[in-house]
Amino acid sequence: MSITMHDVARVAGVSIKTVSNVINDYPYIRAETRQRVLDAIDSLGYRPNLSARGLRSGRTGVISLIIPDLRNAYFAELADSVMRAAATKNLSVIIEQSGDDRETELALLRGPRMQMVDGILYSVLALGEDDAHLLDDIRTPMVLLGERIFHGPTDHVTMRNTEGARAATEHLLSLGRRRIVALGAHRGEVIGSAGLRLTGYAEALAEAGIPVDDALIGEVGGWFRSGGAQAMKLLLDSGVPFDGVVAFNDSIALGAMRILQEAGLRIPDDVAVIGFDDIDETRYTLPTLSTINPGRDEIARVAVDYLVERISNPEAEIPPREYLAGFTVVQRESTTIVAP
Amino acid sequence: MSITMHDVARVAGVSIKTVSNVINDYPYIRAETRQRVLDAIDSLGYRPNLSARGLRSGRTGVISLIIPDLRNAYFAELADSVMRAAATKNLSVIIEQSGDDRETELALLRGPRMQMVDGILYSVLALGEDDAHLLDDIRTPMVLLGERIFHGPTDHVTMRNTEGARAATEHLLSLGRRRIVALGAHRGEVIGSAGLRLTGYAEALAEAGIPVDDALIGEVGGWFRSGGAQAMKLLLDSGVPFDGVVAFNDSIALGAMRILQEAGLRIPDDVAVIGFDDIDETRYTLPTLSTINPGRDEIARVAVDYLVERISNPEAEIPPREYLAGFTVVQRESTTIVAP
DNA sequence: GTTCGGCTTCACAACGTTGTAAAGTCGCAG
DNA sequence: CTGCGACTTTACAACGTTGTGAAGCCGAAC
Repeated sequence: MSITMHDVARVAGVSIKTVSNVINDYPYIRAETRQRVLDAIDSLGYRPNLSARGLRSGRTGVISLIIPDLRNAYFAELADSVMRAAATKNLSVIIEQSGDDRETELALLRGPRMQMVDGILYSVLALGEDDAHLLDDIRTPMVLLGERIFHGPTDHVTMRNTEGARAATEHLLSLGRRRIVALGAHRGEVIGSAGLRLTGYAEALAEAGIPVDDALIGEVGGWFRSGGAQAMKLLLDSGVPFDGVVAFNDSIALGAMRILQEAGLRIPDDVAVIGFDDIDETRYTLPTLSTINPGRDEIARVAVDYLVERISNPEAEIPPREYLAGFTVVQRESTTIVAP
Repeated sequence: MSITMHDVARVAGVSIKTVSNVINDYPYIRAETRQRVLDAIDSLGYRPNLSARGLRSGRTGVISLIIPDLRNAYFAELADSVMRAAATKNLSVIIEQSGDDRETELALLRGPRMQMVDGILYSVLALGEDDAHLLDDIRTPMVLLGERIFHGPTDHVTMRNTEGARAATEHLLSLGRRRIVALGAHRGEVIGSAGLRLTGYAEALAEAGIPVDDALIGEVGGWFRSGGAQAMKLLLDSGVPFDGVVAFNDSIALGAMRILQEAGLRIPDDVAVIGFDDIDETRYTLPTLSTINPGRDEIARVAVDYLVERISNPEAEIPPREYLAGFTVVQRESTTIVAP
């Protein structure tokens, strides 16, 4: 039914191994033979069976990207970056959504699907330090994205969370803001993104000699618009005064901005707002949103590079690596005071 | 190195075929034997080699979703819906980005990757009617999403573009708006989404006895925020008066809203705006954006169902099917006049 | 007590590819 | 003209799974 190497070999008048050699760029082939094979491939429309190749060679050319949810703009853009980086290495990407759910993450990691991929890019969310041992028996090369929750034998690529949040906070301080809200905290969390960013926020305040006011720290469970909106509502209702907001991601910032504007507060005049992630839409909101660009392309590129390295040298006992991408403060209207 | 059926068979004291039978739920197995095999699988941590299974059975359990760009919220949400629908059928999804580029779309369709998937969900953008023959020799089951550009042997699942645009326009008309802008037209296009939506817009105006004014039709190349912003700028500069905007997708609408607000126009008081697609963020903008919900989940579900049907009955010559999902008008603040 | 049919298990041969190792060809140095 | 090495091609055996078909077992029907 389907066209195989045997067909090509027959048409070209060579053995199947020669066809295989041509396809795999084996150097010692007569130019004329190579051409005959290529012609046969063309005229028959032959395409290699990747299952067979995968079976024989142990490589499928597919990597898996595990993220919580594609509807979250940050992860959609991350997926985009990863796919572009993977494309340059001739890899396809299977995206799996964990929904930020512990059981789902575990099921994905241990499921048979992981058997079919050469490597895993795993954006950890729901698993914690205590679960590190669960990854021990996973033999597929893996690179963790986002916060290092495990200290396993895997590479780890992420952004400078603490420094980024610190820079964001310093940016607001430089505008003269002193009552700065942190939006997106997770009560009790220290080692995840929320914890690290909160640390950066506190560091910046400390350096400026401003005490951290618990009333200015807004919890947001899921980092979506709705969470930002809800937290901001609570804050406004509480009556606590503030003149700046550091949101731990852009979605939270946008949700909060919406509530601020509804309440008649001007951005940035009354409240300056800065987000995190530099997702595309921050360029088009009103006002446009200042944010921290976390170096997503760089993260994706390095992560794929690390993975490819481990995939192509399965023997080489490469020690776990850590890579921290650079970030930049992107100033837009939400923190730019226009002289009247 | 890796654990195979042979290992399981040895531990369980049965033949590999029996192990295979257990895994594939073959009914005639003694309960005690089945249990012994399951125990062996468990204790060894055996997971089937999907490449081998794919080679032997011709099925990989993976489908491919070809979309232009994941950074576009509509497609990210579509991908999410497709992945959820696929998960219920135990299928993994490889996402390929075509970048709305003809050559890339062709390369993807003909590339070796397509050899490895059981089916293709193809969101056509760059290929046109004239390219229909290019799909003739693609044997993999395929379902087209979005506008039917080909009249090939494939199924086709889409929304009611014309009716949706018509309903959106009628919605603005019902608010008493008479000078309604259409944003997102593609000059000369008739059969794509842009053409169909423009037709719906024109139909609604005709029914209301309003002539179509060319000056109110805004071209937008790529349907992104930037395009909507740019087109709206041109429109404002032209000085043409208008009191409503039907944008052909939400991104365009949001870009346009941003420019309208910058220009000091109130939404919806001065200009009512309605979009298309009901992407998540329309719920959190200021004002929230009225839009057409295109039934994305329904589209994804039906598309995957069609694909699965064709995958599981490769012989059955199922005639090409057409499915039009239902849509709803979602009224939000951008078209809701609040009594003063 | 023989036959039949349902249950249970298994040996064997694929699926399409690539790694191994070896056989052949050829030109050139010895 | 022999031997050597570089080039060129090939046969064969995997890789791990499932489809085919057949064998063995057992109780029920004749």
